[in-house]
Amino acid sequence: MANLNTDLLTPSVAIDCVVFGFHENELKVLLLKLKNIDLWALPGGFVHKHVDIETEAHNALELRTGLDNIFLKQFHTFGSIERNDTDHNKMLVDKKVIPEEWFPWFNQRFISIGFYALVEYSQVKEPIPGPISEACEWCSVNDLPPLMLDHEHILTVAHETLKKELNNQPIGLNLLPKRFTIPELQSLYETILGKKLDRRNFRRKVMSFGILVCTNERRTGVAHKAPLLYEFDEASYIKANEAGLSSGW
Amino acid sequence: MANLNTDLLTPSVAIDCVVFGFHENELKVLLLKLKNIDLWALPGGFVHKHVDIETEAHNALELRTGLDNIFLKQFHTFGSIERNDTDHNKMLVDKKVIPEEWFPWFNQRFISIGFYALVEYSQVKEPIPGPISEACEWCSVNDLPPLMLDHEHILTVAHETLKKELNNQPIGLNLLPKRFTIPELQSLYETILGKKLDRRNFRRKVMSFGILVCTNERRTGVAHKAPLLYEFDEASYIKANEAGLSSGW
DNA sequence: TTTCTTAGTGTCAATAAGACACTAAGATAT
DNA sequence: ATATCTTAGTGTCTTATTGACACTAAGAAA
Repeated sequence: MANLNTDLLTPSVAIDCVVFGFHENELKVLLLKLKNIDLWALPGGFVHKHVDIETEAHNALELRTGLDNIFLKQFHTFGSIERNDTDHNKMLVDKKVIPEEWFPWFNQRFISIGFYALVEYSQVKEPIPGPISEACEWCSVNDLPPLMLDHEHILTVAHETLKKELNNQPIGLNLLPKRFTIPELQSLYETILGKKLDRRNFRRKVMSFGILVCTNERRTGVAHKAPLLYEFDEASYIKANEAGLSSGW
Repeated sequence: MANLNTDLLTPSVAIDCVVFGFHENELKVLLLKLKNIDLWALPGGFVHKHVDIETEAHNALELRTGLDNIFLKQFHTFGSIERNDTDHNKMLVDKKVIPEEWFPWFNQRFISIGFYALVEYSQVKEPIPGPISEACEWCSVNDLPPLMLDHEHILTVAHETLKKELNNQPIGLNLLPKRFTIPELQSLYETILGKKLDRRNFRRKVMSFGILVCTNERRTGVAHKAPLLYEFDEASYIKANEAGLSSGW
C-alpha cells in the first residue's frame, strides 16, 4: 500500500483489530507505532469492495503477524461522528505520517468495525510494520503508549468483551502453546480478568469442562516442582465453545 | 425521503433494526412490506454524515413507531459481499419499489450495522410505512413473510443474541407494560427462549433478582384466579442490567 | 354448587461454588 | 548431603443454586 487505490475500497468503512497475546504473565496487544510521531495505532485497514469484512480483517492481521489462521471475532462497530477529526488528519499530513494526497480519503467520516484476535505470542516471530508505521510491537495492556483517535476506547471495549466471553466459553486454545500447564492456564485467566483465582477451585472448574487432556509429561528445566503438561482436546473444546458454558435458562 | 440526497449520506453504510414486541404470547417483529412486490424488509436506513450510528438507528425507529425513547442495542455488523446483489436491485427498480435514479446508490456495496430494539407492543399505535414500503406491520417471529436479501439472517442473529442476553441481564422493562403479572413475564421468557419453564422455579429465580415490586393489586376481569400485578423497580433493574446476572469467574 | 383452569406456595435432593490445609517434588543455598 | 524455599497437586466441608415435584386458593363457566 505504498499507493492507495481508493477506487477499490469501500468508502467510509474501516476495520480495527485488537490482537491479544499472552507473555510473561502479561496480556499484550499488538500495536503499530506511527512514523515521525509518538502515537500508536491498532492494526487494521480498509475494506476492498469485493472482500468480506471478516476476510479483510484476516488479511490485515496476516500482513502484521505472518499468521494465516488467527482466531478472530467481531465485537463492536464504532460509529461516533467524533471519530472524524480533521485536525488529527491534518496533523498526520504535517508530520508526514501519510502523504498529502491521502488526506481526502483519511478525512472521510469512517465507521470502524472492531475485531479482536487471540494469537499465540511466540508464533509471531517479528511483527511487521505497515506503510504508515515504523514499528509493530507487543504492548502490555496495563501500560499502553498514547493511541490515536479512539483506539484506546476500542481496546478497552475489546478487553471487556474478552472478560465476558470467559463466562460463556473456554479460552486458551488460541493464546497458549500446544502444551501448557494448569498454573499457566490459570495465570492466563487471572491476567485477562485482572484478579486472582483460587488454585484448587480453578483446577476443579476447568477440569469439569472436559476439554483438557493430560500428557503425563512434565515441564522440565523449571524451578520447583515440575508441573504436568496438558493439551486441549480440540473436538471437545470446539463443542464447549459452541454450546457455551453457562446454562442460565 | 421522497428524494434521496446522497451527498448527505455516509456511503456504503446502512443500518437494520430488528424491533421486537410481545403480544398474545408471541414474539413479534416490526417489518415493512415493500411496494408492488411480496417482499418484506427490516426497518433501517442510511447514515447521515454528521450523525452517530446509534442516533441514526433511533431516528429510523422513531419514524416507524412514533416512539422516541426506544431500547436499542447494536448486536452485529453484516459485511458479506453477497449482500451486494445487483439483480436484486434491478428488480427493485423494475417493480418500481425504488425510482431508477436511486439505483446507483442502492447498488453500492453496503455493510449493515444490526441493532435490535425492545418495545412495548401496545405503545406502537400505528406503525408507519416508509418511502419504499406500503405497510408496516408486526409479524410473528415464527411465521415470517419472505424477506429481502439477508434480512431473515439478520433477524435470526438478533433473536439468538436476545436469547443469550437473557442469561446476562433481566429483560422485560422495555417489552411489557408498566404493570404485569409473573405469569406474563414467564410467558415472555418462554416465548423468547422457545421453551417451557417451571412456574415455581421461574418465580423463585426472577424474585431473587430483586427487581420486582408487588403492587398488591390484582388483574381483574380475567378468567380464573386473579394474578397479582408487579412493576419493575427501575433503579434495581438498571443496576442488575449493568452488573450482569451470572457471576462466572 | 360443581367443575375447570390458572395462581400461588414449600420441600427435598442433586449439583455447583467457595473456603481452606496438607503433602510432594524440584531448585538452591549452606 | 541436607535443609530450605517455592510451587504443584489433592480433598473435604459448608453454603448457595438448581431442578423436580404436589398441593391449596380463587375466579369463571357450566
